[in-house]
Amino acid sequence: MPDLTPGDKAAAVDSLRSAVMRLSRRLKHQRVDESLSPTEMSVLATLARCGSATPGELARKEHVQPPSMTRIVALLEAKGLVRLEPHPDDRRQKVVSQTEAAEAMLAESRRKRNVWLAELAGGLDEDEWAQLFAAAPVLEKLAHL
Amino acid sequence: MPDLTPGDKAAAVDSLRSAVMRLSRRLKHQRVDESLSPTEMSVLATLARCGSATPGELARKEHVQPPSMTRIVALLEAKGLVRLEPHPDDRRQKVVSQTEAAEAMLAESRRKRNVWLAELAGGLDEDEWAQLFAAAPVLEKLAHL
DNA sequence: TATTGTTATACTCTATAACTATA
DNA sequence: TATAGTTATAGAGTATAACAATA
Repeated sequence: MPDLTPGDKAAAVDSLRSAVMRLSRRLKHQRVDESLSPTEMSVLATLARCGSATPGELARKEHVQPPSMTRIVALLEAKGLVRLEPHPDDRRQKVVSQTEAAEAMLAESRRKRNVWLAELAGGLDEDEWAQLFAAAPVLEKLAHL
Repeated sequence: MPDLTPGDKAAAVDSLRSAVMRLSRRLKHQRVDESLSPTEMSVLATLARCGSATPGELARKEHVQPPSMTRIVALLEAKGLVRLEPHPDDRRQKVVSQTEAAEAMLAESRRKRNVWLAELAGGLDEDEWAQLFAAAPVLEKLAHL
């Protein structure tokens, strides 16, 4: 595999940008739980990975402003999916963690997602799946850079 | 490369979903032209590929509802980026096509995007770029399925 | 009667600015 | 004085419902 030229890279980013915007719009509709927005789902997934975090940390990780995260956390708390506790060392901060209900919901989401996955997989061959599989961590990294 | 298991595929989709949602949020902020929304850019890119299309066709391609496309096309027309003409065979329909200004704007966007690309590339190595390059067409296909 | 596109309206999500409490 | 989080408000983008014109 030769090195990619700047032109190749620009073309890849063009393609990526267009695909990401379209896919994100479709994901909004094909969400597995109608009562949860994509960002709410993403916050729960982050908490499942990290265990717990402060609202500020979550805002930085999800690339939203603090007031937006305040609202998202409040909605999740109202749905019984997260718990808020005082921070042990700093009384300004709070600690957000997922509830048992969130874990159960995520498990159910995963089951439902597999149904959508089966449909989607019908349109891709094994090579295409392999490429997607290989690129997923890179996309994750890109989203975090 | 052995065949991917259903579990591998589910994991890839989980990862993909999370990355796409985060990236789409960042792309909204790092847009190259402040006066154009991501969907407006996507419509122009579609017109650049397809030549011309009716509002209904554009709505289906972009996965938005017809009233939303009406608004988007009106905004693009007000900015002088698209032209609306009567449909030759059906007087209910209209034909949307890009103007010369849109072509110039897309060229300028591409130039600006390369700046952002250069920053982004700093965080990825050649292997990661190669994976992204290989996966971009698959993502495009996925977005269109 | 069905379809294309539009108008009017409301909703969801996010941002900015100003504020409170704590460090 | 700086930082974490909240409240209040506004804006962008999209959807649904009702409507007009044409097939």
